[in-house]
Amino acid sequence: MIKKRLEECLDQCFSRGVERGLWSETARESYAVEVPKHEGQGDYATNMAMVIAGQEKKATGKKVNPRQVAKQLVELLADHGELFAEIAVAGPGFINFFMKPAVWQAVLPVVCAANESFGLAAEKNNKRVLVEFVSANPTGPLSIGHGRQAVLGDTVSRLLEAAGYEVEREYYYNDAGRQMRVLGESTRARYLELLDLPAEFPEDGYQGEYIYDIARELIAEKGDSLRDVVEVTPFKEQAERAIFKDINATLERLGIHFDRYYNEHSLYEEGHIDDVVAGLRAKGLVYEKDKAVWFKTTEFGQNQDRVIIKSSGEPTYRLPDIAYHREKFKRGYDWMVDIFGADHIATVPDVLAGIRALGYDDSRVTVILHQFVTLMRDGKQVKMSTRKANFITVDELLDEVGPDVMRFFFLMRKADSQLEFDLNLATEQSRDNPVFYVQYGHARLASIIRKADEQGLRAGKISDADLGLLVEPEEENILKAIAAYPALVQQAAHDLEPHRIVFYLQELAGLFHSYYNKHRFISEDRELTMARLWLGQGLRIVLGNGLRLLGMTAPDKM
RNA sequence: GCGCCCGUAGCUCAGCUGGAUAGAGCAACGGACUUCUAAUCCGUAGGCCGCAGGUUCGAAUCCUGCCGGGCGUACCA
Repeated sequence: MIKKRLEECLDQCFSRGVERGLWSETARESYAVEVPKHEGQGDYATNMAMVIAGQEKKATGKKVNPRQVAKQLVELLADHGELFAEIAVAGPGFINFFMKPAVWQAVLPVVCAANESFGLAAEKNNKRVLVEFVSANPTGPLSIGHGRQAVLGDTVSRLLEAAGYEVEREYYYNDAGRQMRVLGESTRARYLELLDLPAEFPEDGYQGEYIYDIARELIAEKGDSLRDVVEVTPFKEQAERAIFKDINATLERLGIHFDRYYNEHSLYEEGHIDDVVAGLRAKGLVYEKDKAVWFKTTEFGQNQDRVIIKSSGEPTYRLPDIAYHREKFKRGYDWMVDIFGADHIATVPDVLAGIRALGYDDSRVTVILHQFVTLMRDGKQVKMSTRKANFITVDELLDEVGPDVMRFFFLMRKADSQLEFDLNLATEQSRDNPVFYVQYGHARLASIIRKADEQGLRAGKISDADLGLLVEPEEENILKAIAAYPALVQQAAHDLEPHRIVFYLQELAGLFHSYYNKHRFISEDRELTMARLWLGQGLRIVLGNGLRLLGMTAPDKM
């Protein structure tokens, strides 16, 4: 919030320089304001002078001294004395800004007044965004990889909501294809097996224990009445119902809810599949070869064309995916975010090409591809396979670590990175676990505030407290960190990067724990106590808001 | 072979649209509980940012090539 004010200042300054003919308009927007890494370089720094000097050199061919430009800028800034304690030109031409302590202290009343809405966008931006994630076909329980995706998708959604978007969460699935047929056959085989009837288990069938559970339910409901049924449908449907129920129960445990489940089937029923093919055909982008229908993806920069309808007459996955995305466009979203596992990378260019071919703007689609999760136990990698069912499910993991730990662990890495999930660390609930570090900070603060309430402190309003007493370096650092929170949320939302919130919370908790061990909140000094209690309140609010933003709990006691 | 992602401290990873002297946690070592929760804190040590070039005032960050790991490269999804 302070940074924004500084940026506005600098923008004005820039304009005034243009008016006076000191430099030209071209350098606007391309300079940066950032927090320097090292102490002594101020609270903020800008490379503005160097950027201007570079631009001027390019435009006029004459050498311009960045430090000279910096000095001119500083002169133009002179009348903002209420913000700055000191402004210095340093190094090759950086301008370092040292803010007055009162600037930082002033964030506290804002935080306390906003409370749980601190960090949320002040107003809705009237933009609708669709987030598609999980989208696992109902062939078995959610695996760890799905878990990462579920948590990532839900948290991205929460971030976007915090940034003022209207968000819809959607789950796309297919209960028609080959996979589901094999699932039905697997169920039938188990059903017959349990009835002591001859059964042939499909070669590539689903071997998980859960298939037996489904078969048992079927026997409980229908006895052996299905023993001679040739159709696989009743088995498939039973399995689908049971598995979806299971998946939803798992998602529920993680606090994840979808606004819509979109069945691929409806794309066929409503004619969208045929329609897409016709649309592509009309543009001359499909052709027949070897009895299959091909989409000219080479026209969109790919190295080979792709089959969209097999010689058997069945579409490949690409076609419904394209049709589905076209339906999303028709629904009129401003932004569509897809979250896929890295194994789906091949579909992305095809879908985007299809969308562009049909005349839509594919830049409104952002695909987050997350890398795989490697599960580590006792320092060794656990190999997993869905079909053979030797994988750890999200449910099993939740039994061991609970939703808070799981969410945090899945968000600790950026999506691009492979994520190493250390089962020992996550399940031990040891003190090394960073989840507790942050939550403990919140609980500790809540405890202090309880204590203060018991002693009848904290009666007054924040406007009665003398926040000017918060002058310790640790206090100033905490205030700065708090002030940075709203911009961080907006940036993390914009970049779809929840891991930044995770890192921020660890850092903020660290600042607090460190401060706690050095200074006392409650002391003989009544005025100082009041000021520090408000600081504690501000900290508690931000830690709590951050945790909840990640879908976690912020405990008052631990 | 081709495409995408990754390569940063012993391990797991941050590093915002290029910025000043590269960071955190864990592990290692040494300290701190008559004090608001020790699930905490303080200190020490640890680095040719995979390698080689290039772009420029300035590169972990951008470009090219190579090396190593992952995922794709289906008329599977």
